[in-house]
Amino acid sequence: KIIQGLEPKPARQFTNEEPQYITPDIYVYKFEDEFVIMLNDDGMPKLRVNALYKRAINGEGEVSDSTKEYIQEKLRSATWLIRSIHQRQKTIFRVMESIVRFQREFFEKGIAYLKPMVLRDVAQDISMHESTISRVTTNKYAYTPQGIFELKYFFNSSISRIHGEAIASASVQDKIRQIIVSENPKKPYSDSKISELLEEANIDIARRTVAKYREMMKVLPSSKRKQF
DNA sequence: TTTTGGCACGTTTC
DNA sequence: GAAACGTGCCAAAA
Repeated sequence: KIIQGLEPKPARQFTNEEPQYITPDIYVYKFEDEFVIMLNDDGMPKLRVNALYKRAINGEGEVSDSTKEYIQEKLRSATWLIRSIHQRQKTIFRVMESIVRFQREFFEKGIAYLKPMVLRDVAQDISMHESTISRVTTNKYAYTPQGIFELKYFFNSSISRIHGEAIASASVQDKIRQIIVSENPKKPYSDSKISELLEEANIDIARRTVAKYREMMKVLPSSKRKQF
């Protein structure tokens, strides 16, 4: 019973950094007060069509008309494919552009300034379907001045309201983390105490939700954090 | 008793 | 239509 509670990898708690071996698909840099977006096309070979085929259809005999027609059609589908890929790149770019517009403060100041944002906000902003945004934002990572984040992360946020202004749930989680880090190890805060503290900071959140966040962040219950 | 976690319900988001 | 989320209720731990 005790053994189950032990940590099989003792160093785990020291490396809560995001793994850095993921290569971002998008880079966001700050350049002269503006954020610029660059798509990473590493491993994306330039696509073009072998000139031999183009020559084949433009006269110069040797090939039958039916063959020409066949090649012509394949050529059409090839250019269509290339166009689609460019279109896709453009979509990713526009989505990122929109995210930066909404979350500008986050990019400048950090997690505490993340705003609540849902797929619909971006979808409306660049007039595309939510499902498109959803597919574009999953499994894609952006390198930002604040670190590397999955695009999904900028949305995760939903309700959790202060009196007056809304706040992103990720920001709340960050605040909880800060509270716990700075607590007195001899008497850790209970979930309800944290809830009260947050209320004083103008964040209205149920005790049960604090518990859920804590769990999600892999933070042990207060009693288990107690030290002597 | 106090603190935490399971279940479920209504709403929001996907 | 399905999944995720915040939250209330109540029982399980401590």
